[in-house]
Amino acid sequence: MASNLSAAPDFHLTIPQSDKRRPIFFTAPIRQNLTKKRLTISCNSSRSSPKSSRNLKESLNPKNPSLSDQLKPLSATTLSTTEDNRTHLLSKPKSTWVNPTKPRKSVLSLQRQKRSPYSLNPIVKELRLFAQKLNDCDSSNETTFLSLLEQIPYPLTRENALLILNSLKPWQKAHLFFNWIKTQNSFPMETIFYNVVMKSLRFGRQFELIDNLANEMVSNEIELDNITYSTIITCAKRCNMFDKALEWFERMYKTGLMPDEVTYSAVLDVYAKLGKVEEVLSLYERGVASGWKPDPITFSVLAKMFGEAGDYDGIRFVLQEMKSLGVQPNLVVYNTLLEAMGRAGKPGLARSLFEEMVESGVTPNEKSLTVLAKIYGKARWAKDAMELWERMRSNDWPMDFILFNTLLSMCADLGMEEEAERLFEDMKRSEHCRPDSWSYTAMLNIYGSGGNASKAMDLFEEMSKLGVDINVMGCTCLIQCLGKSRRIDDLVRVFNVSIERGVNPDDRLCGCLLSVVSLCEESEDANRVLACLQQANPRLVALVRLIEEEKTSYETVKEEFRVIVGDTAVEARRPFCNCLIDICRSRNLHGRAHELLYLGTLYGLYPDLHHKTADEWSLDVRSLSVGAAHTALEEWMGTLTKFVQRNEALPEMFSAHTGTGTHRFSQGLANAFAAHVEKLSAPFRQCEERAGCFVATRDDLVTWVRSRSPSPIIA
DNA sequence: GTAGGGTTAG
Repeated sequence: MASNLSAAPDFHLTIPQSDKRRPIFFTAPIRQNLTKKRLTISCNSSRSSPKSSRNLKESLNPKNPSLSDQLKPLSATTLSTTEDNRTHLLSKPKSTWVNPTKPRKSVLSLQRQKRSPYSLNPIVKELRLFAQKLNDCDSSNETTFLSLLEQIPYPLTRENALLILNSLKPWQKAHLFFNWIKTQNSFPMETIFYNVVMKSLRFGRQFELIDNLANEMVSNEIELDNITYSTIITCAKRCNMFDKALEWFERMYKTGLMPDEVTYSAVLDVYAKLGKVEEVLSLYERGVASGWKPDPITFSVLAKMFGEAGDYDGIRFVLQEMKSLGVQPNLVVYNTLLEAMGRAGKPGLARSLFEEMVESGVTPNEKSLTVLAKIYGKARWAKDAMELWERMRSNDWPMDFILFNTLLSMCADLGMEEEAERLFEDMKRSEHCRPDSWSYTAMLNIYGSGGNASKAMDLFEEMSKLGVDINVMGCTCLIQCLGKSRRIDDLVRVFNVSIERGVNPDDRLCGCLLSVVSLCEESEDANRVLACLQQANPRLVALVRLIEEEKTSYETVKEEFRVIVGDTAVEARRPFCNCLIDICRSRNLHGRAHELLYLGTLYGLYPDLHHKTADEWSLDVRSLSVGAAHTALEEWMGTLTKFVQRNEALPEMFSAHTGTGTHRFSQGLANAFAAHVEKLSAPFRQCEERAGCFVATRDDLVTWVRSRSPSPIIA
């Protein structure tokens, strides 16, 4: 074992023994694991594929272990207790102690690959014109293109060919031209030609062609350099072929070529996109330990990764690292961090970071403002949203289509109707940002949630006139609004027209129709809405008919309910159940309503309804409809009554959470709850300290139960 | 888009 160890190649990814900067990686068990793994890899390395065995370099370096194999022990052992280690890594102060007798092994080249100098070409202008002519020709006709090539006005030198190759788009033309140069045999094909055409192919996401070209380079012994590898890797990444990206990175290591910082950060992004946070951190650490000073692009990759994970500690780590390494965030890093803060649920910190960005002299662009508008809308920070809006106007910050639409959505979230109307008019007047179906959807959302059915219908007519397609969300908003205003004629028409125009009703739209059914007082209206629903979800209509029929057994309802819930999108399951309960209550089928609440609980639709501690039992009805909340309260009171009657131990305090109904869509629950409690004379009072919360003491509740309950109570 | 890496919408 010992002799094997010493014989093992001193590969550049070997963990530096002296580095104390991130102690978690350098404990003895990890090192042993790494070493064991390396031996395994050395034994298996003769198992090379037929293709790679043709590659001299690769087969001559069988002892180079692969990168991911070296990472495996880290993720499989130390990193399996990830939480502890992560905390450790993200919070441990750095030590700069370095053992001078054991120099660090490098995992990347600190020198970025130099580009070969481009010789100045005196006929650039004419060649560009020629390339333009090629770009303009009918791209579907290969023969035309190839015959045009014969008219090249200058000799096909290396420089001339490169210039044209660089100017050709789309990728099909660059690829044709590349293949044509090869047939001309005017000069040897160098790496740069492959690199240029690969970049073009990457725009077309043609990974297979790139993969083939790369293998062709290997076969023809044309050197693959860092530019080649980074292009291959990023193309695979953009095609979501992450395994291929890592495969090529490993092939690079096996040939003994060191990645430079561009390739290295591209691979960091591959691991980041795979959600392999530990591997990214491990690579990052090793890079830094090799003396690499990561640039803003690397930090953007890290920030994006932590943002995706909603990992606030990770975001702090990125900020800390940049500070301690003296890297000033640029616009992209700020934008990525802003979005990450939003995802981590930190709107306040996003706001501070935005101020810091502006103060540091970085002018926000469309993306920064889009991200921030989204955050303020989601957080319902109307005041900040308004201020942002004013600043955008007064500073003349840039606007684009996405920003317009995001601002409209933000207005919809915050009920900012007038501002939305101004924006919408701005869009209509603009040249490049005319309202599209997304913009109309936001406006339908605003008018719909504000109960302005007439304006919403006007928009719908306008869309028909202008030929803007209505989408399923716009249709849902409009139908919800028309239902609340009981404009059933319009509702039916909107539904039918939308279906004709290709809207594919989803479960949310069905839920919306079902909620309208629960609102209909006239059975004729309900039947017309059900006829719409019949087109979209006949089985749901059948369930409504079943539950309305008193003689339907509980078992039958249960089975049908189970099947429907299983077939429904997760986000629409609870709304379905809420509406069904509401329908029962509006038809005085209270027993059925209780059955449905029970079934909803059984199938996990109300996971947080009850909460118990030693001191307090609470009922959280915030995600319930009014009818479902009534039912849940009745159920709870029934249970508590039994407890009181049996003299069982009860906590000091009881609370019911309705929420404050600040959101325009969810008004009324607190009011309805208060009215219901009053009707029952139940001792629940609105809690002053906790908004949207009703509380009752044990003593009051017991007194109340006893006063209502004639059944024998054991004192 | 002028040989390679990172950011924007229910």
